Amino acid sequence: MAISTSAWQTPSQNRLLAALPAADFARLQPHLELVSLPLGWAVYEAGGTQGYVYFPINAIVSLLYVMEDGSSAEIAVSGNEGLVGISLFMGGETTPSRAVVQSAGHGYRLSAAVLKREFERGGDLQHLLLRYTQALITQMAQTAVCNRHHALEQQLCRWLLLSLDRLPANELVMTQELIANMLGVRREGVTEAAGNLQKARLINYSRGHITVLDRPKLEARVCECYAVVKREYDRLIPSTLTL
Amino acid sequence: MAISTSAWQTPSQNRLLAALPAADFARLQPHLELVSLPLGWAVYEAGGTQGYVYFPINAIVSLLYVMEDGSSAEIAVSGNEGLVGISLFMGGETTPSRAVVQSAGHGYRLSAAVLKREFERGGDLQHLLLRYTQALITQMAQTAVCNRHHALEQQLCRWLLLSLDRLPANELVMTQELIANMLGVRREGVTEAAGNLQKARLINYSRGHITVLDRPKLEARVCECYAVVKREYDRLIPSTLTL
DNA sequence: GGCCGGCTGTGCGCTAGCGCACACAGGGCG
DNA sequence: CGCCCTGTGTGCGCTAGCGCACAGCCGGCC
Repeated sequence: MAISTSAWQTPSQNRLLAALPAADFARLQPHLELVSLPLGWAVYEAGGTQGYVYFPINAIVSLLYVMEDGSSAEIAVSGNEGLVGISLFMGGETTPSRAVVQSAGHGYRLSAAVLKREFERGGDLQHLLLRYTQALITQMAQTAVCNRHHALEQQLCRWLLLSLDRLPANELVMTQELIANMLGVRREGVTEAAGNLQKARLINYSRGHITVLDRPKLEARVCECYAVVKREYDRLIPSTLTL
Repeated sequence: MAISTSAWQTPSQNRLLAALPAADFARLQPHLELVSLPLGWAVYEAGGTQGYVYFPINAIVSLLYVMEDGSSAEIAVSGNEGLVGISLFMGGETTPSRAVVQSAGHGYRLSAAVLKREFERGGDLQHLLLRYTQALITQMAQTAVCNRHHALEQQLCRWLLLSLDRLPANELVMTQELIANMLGVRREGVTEAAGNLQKARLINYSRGHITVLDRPKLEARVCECYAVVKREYDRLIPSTLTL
């Protein structure tokens, strides 16, 4: 719980960086810069070009699409298991979505030029980034399915679990208003669903601080989407995280 | 309208194959086999391995996720603008989704081994496939957004337009029941929405045959999701289709 | 020509989630 | 200490879409 407060931070706290063979990592290391990812910061804007990719280590970044009328919906979430900015190596340079820091923390950034150069070498780094991208695709696909078929409470469970998997603690700092924006639902809907979870003693909610009390029960209540996504990440990304 | 009935079929009717530089295409050509894609055929199953990728030329293939309770939802659609089987070069080999032929036709298939070999060369072919993948990602993202926020009728319009863009004619052979399965909604809901479009003389519907009468008006009624996706495909994939 | 089966239209009652309005509560700051 | 601002709880009426049941209807096939 208190491990990461001001402890040292190393690139290997990111699952992708940790999974790189030593030689690849060595080439990257001199270019990795530790940066702070403050709450609400837009890592990139829809349609904008990015100078860097970011490898979060204890922050959460949401990919979301903002509609013409201003309402939004989360497409996927990234954290210490991945990176933010896949369009740089996918070749599109930009995407119609937006990436916003949703839980503050730190990450390592890498300039687009270095990333592309390394990606073009092919080999392990390229393969790893592409497998990560495929896992991200699965997450987006399940988001679509979940949005279509599952009840708000189940979606909230999925969202909580996905977020927690990307954080060192079992606490989340996030208002219901923000969660509602992410899920693309009403704030009151989140209040109600969270209230149910609280009554059932699965979580504790207080003015922007969510603590998960009973993770197993939470996993029992979530829809299948969570497991599908998690399984895909575990299958595609080696989890040699140094704990 | 009658052009493609039994006219010759060439790989260049697929936008990806058409966009390949001559040298790359020449290496692929001896391995391309024209195959028929019959209605309802599962190009691949969820979690199954695939021996081939498919480049449709006049068929439509839906990527969908089938839930534990049997209901389903479409994640994305592929046709002559792309290929079916990205997980082969993305490195995951399989995906949790299923690909089903939704409008019969033909396509060229390429063995997984050849595809991977060519992909690993890097260069134009790799870049093209990755840009296609990024466009597909955008489509999935918009599907998620659309599922969350837009009314059934708008989603139907989006679905019709996306499908038509991938077919040579302005007619679609598809029952309302099937469309409902794709969209993950009730059949009666599709009946109602399609009825409205028919009353407004935008389409004509008759026992599994949909004809679009007024495409501009259809485009006026669709939600923004369609345009976002189309723009991304046009931006990322050169459209040097030989017509 | 008549039957039958697949496709489409219609009419319920039901529920989840929306939009709005407002009441309450905790906690930081003067 | 009391104020205000941000976050949370609650109570409406409203609508889209669901689940179910059943009624037409076209077209093919015996």
